[in-house]
Formats: sequence, structure tokens, C-alpha cells
Amino acid sequence: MDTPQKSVNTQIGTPTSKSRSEDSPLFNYINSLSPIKTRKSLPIHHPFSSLNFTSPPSVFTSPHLTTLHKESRFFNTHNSSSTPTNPVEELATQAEDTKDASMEEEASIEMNHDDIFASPCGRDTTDISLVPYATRGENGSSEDAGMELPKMYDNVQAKNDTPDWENLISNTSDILIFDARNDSEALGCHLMQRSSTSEARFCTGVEMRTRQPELECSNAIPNEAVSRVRRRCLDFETPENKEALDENNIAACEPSSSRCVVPSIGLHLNACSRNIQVGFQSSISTLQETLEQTENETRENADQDARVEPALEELHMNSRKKKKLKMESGEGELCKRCNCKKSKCLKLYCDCFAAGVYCVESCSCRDCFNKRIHEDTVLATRKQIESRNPLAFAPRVIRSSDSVLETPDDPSKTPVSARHKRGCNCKKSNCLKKYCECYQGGVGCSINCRCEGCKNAFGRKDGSSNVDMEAKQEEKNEATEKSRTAKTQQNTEVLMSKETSSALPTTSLPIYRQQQLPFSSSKNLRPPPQSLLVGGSSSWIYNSQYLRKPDISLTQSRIEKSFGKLAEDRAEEMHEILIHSPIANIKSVSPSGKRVSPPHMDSSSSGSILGRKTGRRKLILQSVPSLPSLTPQY
DNA sequence: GAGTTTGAAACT
DNA sequence: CAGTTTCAAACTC
Repeated sequence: MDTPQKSVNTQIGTPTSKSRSEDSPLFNYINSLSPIKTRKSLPIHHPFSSLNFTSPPSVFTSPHLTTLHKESRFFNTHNSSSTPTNPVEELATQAEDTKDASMEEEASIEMNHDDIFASPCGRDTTDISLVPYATRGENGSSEDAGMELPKMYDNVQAKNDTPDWENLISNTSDILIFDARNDSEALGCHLMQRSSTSEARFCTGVEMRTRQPELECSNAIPNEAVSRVRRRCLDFETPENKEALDENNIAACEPSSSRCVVPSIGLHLNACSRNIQVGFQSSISTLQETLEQTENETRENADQDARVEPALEELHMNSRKKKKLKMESGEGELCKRCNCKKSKCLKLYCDCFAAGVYCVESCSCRDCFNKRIHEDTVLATRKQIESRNPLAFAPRVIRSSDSVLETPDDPSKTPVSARHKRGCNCKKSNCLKKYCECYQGGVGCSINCRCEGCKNAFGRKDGSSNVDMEAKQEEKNEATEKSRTAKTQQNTEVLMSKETSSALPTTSLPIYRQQQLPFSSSKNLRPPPQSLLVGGSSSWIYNSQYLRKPDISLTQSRIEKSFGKLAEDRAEEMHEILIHSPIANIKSVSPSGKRVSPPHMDSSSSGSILGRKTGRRKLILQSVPSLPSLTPQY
């Protein structure tokens, strides 16, 4: 199948240089003398041909191979940049801010594994927060199932990149036509690639191919640009910064820093979102021009969001009044501040700890051990808690249609787009106050809940949810969806750039699964502000005030929304990995059974999920063997 | 800001 | 597994 493509690629790969030389009498003469010389030039003219030949479209390619392939691809690409006639390289050059950036790319790429496996807190902020705790267990054991995720990322990414290059070659003409008007555009396209890549990450091989047309633009730019973006995201995670952060054991919400995140299984957007925000902010500065192009649309989206928001906003009005005070003090809700007195911030009582982040100076906790200096203690404690409940640090709120799959046999299940995984146990609050985790998470109660007198505004346990509100939201969603679809057709580039914004975080989150945006793409349902954040108590990060920011901040909010979804997905993924991995034997249900209801555990639901996401799930389980880390653990 | 309420988390 | 205790956030005044 690839053969014809190869030949075509070979033909169109270097049209200009070839035509010149081959037409020259000198060439003919040389050719007659020594064909070897002619061949010798081929690698130069077809720097990507070999890549094309080695492209393994198979989804089930060994991760090892794909990883290696990816690396080799990168270096090939990098080497190819020395070929001055390479149009790709020209575009890459355009996309380069500095030459140093390109040099950093190698480090960036190579840092991936490092970031994933090695660093605990600091350098990792973005990545490690999403790395399963098991991934870097204290002994660095690779037996943990969590290890699979980073590899999966590499695997899939490599698989994705490969088709990109295939496409790149096959669409050389497009490359030549493509004219990135500026760096931002180029990067934007690249980011688009990242987005598409990330989306395709969970597609089957066939799906990935079908998506390729969307990648044409990105094909015009080598992965260096992408890597550079990633690198930029990691700029905040340099050892220097980490040192600085670690010294004070804070990171928190200072704009220039990232909050230290406890490496964990948890998907704690409390930290992640912030990290993403910080990291992406850097990228945004580079992509500002691109974003300006999308600003109008972004504002429109903001308006759309605003239209959905009020109903939900009311529900949180009271709490916002108080939170506003925090916001005014500059802290806001982007970072959680705990107030623990007795738990030493080493129990799930502590929001910071539960969110997988270290406490910060602004916390009011006492005898806090949830600090980097006590990393060992923190990790040990986390491990202990996870041994008791593997999902202890997993998001509590599961959003999107997955929720339907959680309890497919539940007729009373409300169409709310998210569910609390374990369900609440409210007795007196009627699930109308933030005591209720469901309500706090902005989701309706479900059959998993054991609440009494449920009046959850987001959906009652008995199914008599706030249908009107949801129906309206659904209508708005559909309308928004249609309008966006139209916009997409009108201006694919811009939209892709926007989507890219959402996808970018995952570029610096190597192991993250990425799907559709939680509420913007497939469903524009604006979640309750707090529900945007999975991870229970961390939800509040997404306050509407933050989300309401138009321009770039809004884009960032989309990132965070995306991340919320990612976190959920990741949690599910972890969940499944837990199910299918050796540690699945760990009791995934709490002793009482009331805290940890494993909605995915039952055969029907898990089967449904697997059925729906069979491709990637099986890919996770089957194509990613337990391989030792390629990089040092520290 | 102090005190109360609440329900999750932890413990027995 | 059920009941109890502990805990900190949410809430009220």
C-alpha cells in the first residue's frame, strides 16, 4: 500500500533540484561515468524517504519500535534540516525564534522520557502531575501498570507522527504551496497537528488515516516546531526553576512558577491546570498573533459559554461571594489552599494532598508534611492511601457520555453529562450544597449515590433531574455545535489553531490521553464551573470568573477544560489499567464500599466502555508491554 | 472571625 | 461490612 506512495513521494520529493541537475549536460556526463554519485545525492534530496519507508502504520506496532522510530525520525528530521533546499526546513526556519530553540528541541524530545519517569516535582509540573504515581514508585519499579501510560503516549505519538511524515512526503506539493505567513501561523498549524495527533491518538489506524487531510497544514512544518512548543511549555520546568520552587517549597500560583505537583495517579487539575496555564502562557506569547486571529471566535465562544453559564452560575453564587474574596487577594481558585490542622496535609482531607499538589505558603495548614522536603513521606502516604483505594486520587467526577456507560443498566440515570464516580452520601444537605461532592462537582447524583432527599440541581438521584435546564443546555449545545461546524468549514485553520490551544497541554503531557474537548467541541455544554475540574475538591479551580476571561485567558480556560476532560479520561484509563493490570488485584472498593463505588468495574459497564473505546483500550493493554524505563528514574 | 454543620475520609 | 470517629470544608451568624 505504501509502495505507490513511496514512488510518488520520491518523484515529487525534490522536483526543483532534480530537474536542474538532471537537465544539465554535466549531470548526464557524470551520470554516465558514475551512477553512484547520482545515488549519493539521493539521501540529500529525499531526506524523508527512508522515513516513509519505515513508517509503520500498524497500530499494533511494538511500542519499542515505534519509540525508536520516533526518535530516529526526529534525528533524521533534525539532520535533514541541514539540507538547505528542504522546503520543510525553510518553514521550520521560519518557525524558529532562535537557533537555540532548535537545539533545545533535542533536549525536549529526549526529555520526554525523563520528564515522564524521572522527575518528581518541579521539572515535571505539567507532566508529572499526570504521571501515575505508580509510574515512578519510590523504587522506580516498572511493574506498575501506570508505566504503561507514558509509553502509550510515546507509542501512539510515534505512530501518529509517522503518518504525518508520510503525509508530508506525499503532499510535498502542498508543502510547497503552503505558506506560513508567519511563525505564529506555522506554529499554529503545528499545534493543530498536535491537536489532531492527540485526537487521533485514540483512533484506530484507519481513523488516523482518515484524519490525515486535517494534518496537511501541519505537515508543512517539521516536528521541531512542535517540539519547541513543547519545550516552551517545559521552560517552567527547568531544573533551575525547579530548584527555585523547591527551595521555598512553593510554586503555587505565582505566574512565573508552577506549583509543585506530587507525582501521582491522580488527575489533579488543581495543579495541572495551573501548570498548563503557566506553561502554555509562554507558548501563547509566541502564538499571540495566531490567537489574535481566533480572538473573535474565541469571544463568540465566550459568549456562548456565558449563555450557558448563568443557570449554573446561580448555583454557585453563594460560594463565589466568598471565593471572590480570595480572588481579590490574588489567589483565586486556581490553586487550592488548605487549612488543615491535624491531618498534616497527608490525608485526603487535605485538598492539596488530595489534589496531588504540595501545599504552598499561602496554605493555612499546620504541621504540614505535604511539602517537597517531605516528598518521601508524601509519596509513601499516597502510596499507602492508594493501596487502600487505588482510585483515591482519581477524579471523582466523570464527565461526558461516559457517565452513561457507567451505569448503562440504570434507567434512572439522568442525562447529565457527568457523574460523580462514587456518588455522594448526603443526608441533610439534600445535595444542594457543596457538602455534596456531586453538587460541588457540578454533576447530578446517580444511582451510585446514597444520598437522602436528593435535590441536586444538576440531576437527582431518582432521575428527576433538572431536565429543563439540561434540555436547554443540550439545545444550546447542539446549536453551538452547528455554528461551530459551520465556522470550521469556513476557517479550518483558525479553528484548528484554537483546538490546538486545547491540545497543547497534552503535548507537554506525554502520557495524556486526549479526546474531544470536554465541552467546547463535541459538546458545548458549559459545565458547572466547578465541574470542569475533575478531582473532586479541586473542582473549584475552574471558577467562572476565570473562564469568563475572553481572549487568551479564555483560551487557557479551554485548555483547562480540555484538561478536565483529559483528566477524567486519564482517570478512566488508569481505572481500566488498574482493572487489567496486576495491581487490579488491589481492592478497588473501599472497605465500606460506600466510598469507592467502582462504576466501571462491573462487567456491563466496563464492557461498555471497552466497547466504545475498544481500540485504544486494547492498545493500551496489549501493545504496551512492561518495559523498563529508558531513562533514569531521577 | 468564630462557631456550626456537613459529609468524606479514616478508623475500629 | 457496619458503625464510629476524625477531619476540614462549607456554611451561618
